[in-house]
Parts: sequence; structure tokens; C-alpha cells
Amino acid sequence: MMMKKQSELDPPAVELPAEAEQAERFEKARSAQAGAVLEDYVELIDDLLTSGGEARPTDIARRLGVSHATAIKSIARLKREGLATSKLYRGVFLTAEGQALAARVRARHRLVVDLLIAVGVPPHCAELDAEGIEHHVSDVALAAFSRFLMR
Amino acid sequence: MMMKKQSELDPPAVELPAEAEQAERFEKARSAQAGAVLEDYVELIDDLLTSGGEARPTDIARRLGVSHATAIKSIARLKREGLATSKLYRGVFLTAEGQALAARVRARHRLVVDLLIAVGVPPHCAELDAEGIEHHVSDVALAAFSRFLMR
DNA sequence: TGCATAATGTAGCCATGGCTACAAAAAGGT
DNA sequence: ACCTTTTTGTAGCCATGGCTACATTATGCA
Repeated sequence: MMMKKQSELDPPAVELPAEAEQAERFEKARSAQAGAVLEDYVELIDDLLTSGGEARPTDIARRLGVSHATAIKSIARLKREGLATSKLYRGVFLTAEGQALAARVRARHRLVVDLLIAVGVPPHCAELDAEGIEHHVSDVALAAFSRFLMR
Repeated sequence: MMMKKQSELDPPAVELPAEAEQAERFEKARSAQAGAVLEDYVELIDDLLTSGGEARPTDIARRLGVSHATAIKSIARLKREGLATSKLYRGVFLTAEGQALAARVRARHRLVVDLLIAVGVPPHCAELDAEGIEHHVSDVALAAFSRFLMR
């Protein structure tokens, strides 16, 4: 045995979380991030279908602020993952699974925005920040948000 | 003029944000995400230096739950961006800029955790979720959090 | 009918952030 | 002093999600 780890040499002067627990936290955040793009697309497509009836790649790209090529690649991924369908030049549609995801994502989005506003964040800012935050809010936290808002 | 956009054909049945505004939101979330990894590394390195005195690539990798090769690549990026320094086999250190970033990140992290707890999220869950959320909380929202906690 | 234009799709490039596998250097124990 | 083990570093692969540039298909108008 050699090169003992620092943590075995002297007890830390400042409290740090256990190694494994901390790694778990970061892993969770990374996996949440991995699904974020899919969630954004699914939510937006559902919005477009609900509000206007059509979700075309170009519209999606404009709304997300990316090039149409990027949007098309991501839509291909949605199809691969069984969340959406599309035929050539016929727009994008959601599968049952995609619709279910969209519903969950939208509910979560609203809750996050409402909570931010409830604690004093200006509405416009709440909308801005929620876009990034929502993907990282667990069900347990969501339940707490809901309880807090009903108080 | 041909192939009119849907939005010009019929007024939407459901309210949707303006195109440009929505794109802006997503762009902001994406750029926040781009810096997230750097922030995590800087915060962790600062924690390790403060608590134990050493921030070695292997420790960093274990704490983040990634391979040491991944950690070393990210550390190289930190150096490229002027946030950290390191010499062969001598551990990692933060530049003044890196330390300033670490301080900001840590303060933000604490505020986010405290707010989550204040609205009823269980402490352990608050820690978990904060890891992903913190990178997307704007200064305006942080100020609101701070005000709320002092109520 | 035909043609210009918008929309769609394809190909190929780049950076990031994961990984494994291999190579080299430092540290400890004997 | 030597040998083993850890740590560190390098190389190369993959998927993602950006992009630009080019090709193709619909569409609407004249």
C-alpha cells in the first residue's frame, strides 16, 4: 500500500460530503442534463401542435434559436427514441409516449415558474430561469413546490 | 411569397411566447449549461484546497464520478481558460480568477440549497437537486432568494 | 405549365465531455 | 536499491449538439 489518500492522512479542516455521495450528485445532474434537449423539443412540439396544428422543423428551429439542420438532427433522435414520428415534408408528431412526456414536462415547467414567482422572482426572469432549472427538479422537490404554493 | 408560416394563417388557439423571446430563453439556458462543468470543477477544487490542502486529479475524478482521464481533460480546459494552473504531478491550483469564480459559485450553491429547504424540500433532496439547478439561477433570482430567506 | 423561393433534408466540420487502453513517472515497502 | 502500485498523463474512440454548405422537394404565383 502506498500513496495514501489525503483523506486518510489528516481529518479535513472543513466538512466535505462523502466521496461516493458527492459523485452520485454529479452523476444525477449529468443524466438530467442528457434528457434536457429531448424534453425541450417534446414540449415545444406539443405546444405547436396544440396551438396551431402544425410542428414544422423550421418553426421548431426558429423557436429554439438553432439552425434548421440542428433541429432536424434532434428530431431524428426523438424518432430513434420513440418519442416522435414524421414523414418527409409532413411535419412532426408525438407518439403516445412523447405526449405523456410533454404533459409531464409542461406541468413541471409551470410549477417551477409559479414557485419562482411566489418567492419573489420577477415574472419575466422566472420564465427565463425556469427554462434551464426545470430539467433538474426532482419529483420530490416538485411535490414540495406544490405544497408550498397551496399554503 | 409562398408557404406562409402557420402563425400568419390562423391566430393560435393557445398562447405561445413570441418566437424571438422564446429563442432567447433557450439560448440563455444553453450558454448557462456550457459553463456548468467549469463551475463544478472550480468549486470542487476550491473545496479540496480549503479542506485538505491538495486537489489531485484522481481525487477530483472520484468526487465527480468520472474517469481520471476525463478529469484531466477538463482540467486542461480550466487551464486554457485561465481558471487554474498545474504542474506535472503537483496537483491543481486556482488562479485569482478561478478563486473568484469559486466563491461566487459556492455562495450561489448555498443560497439555492437554503431556498429549496425553506420551501419544504427535504435537505438531502435539496442538495441533490441544487447540483443541477444552481447553474441556471440568474443574479436577479438569487437576489430574490436572498430577500425571501430574510423574511 | 413552369419557375423562383421557401422548406426540408444530407454531409461534413468542430468542441465538449464521456470512455478505455496504454505509457510514463512518483512513492512506498522490503 | 529495487520492484510494485498508484497516480498521472496521452491517444484515440463515441455520442451529442452546435454550425455551414449543398442538394432536393414542395409550393405558390405568373
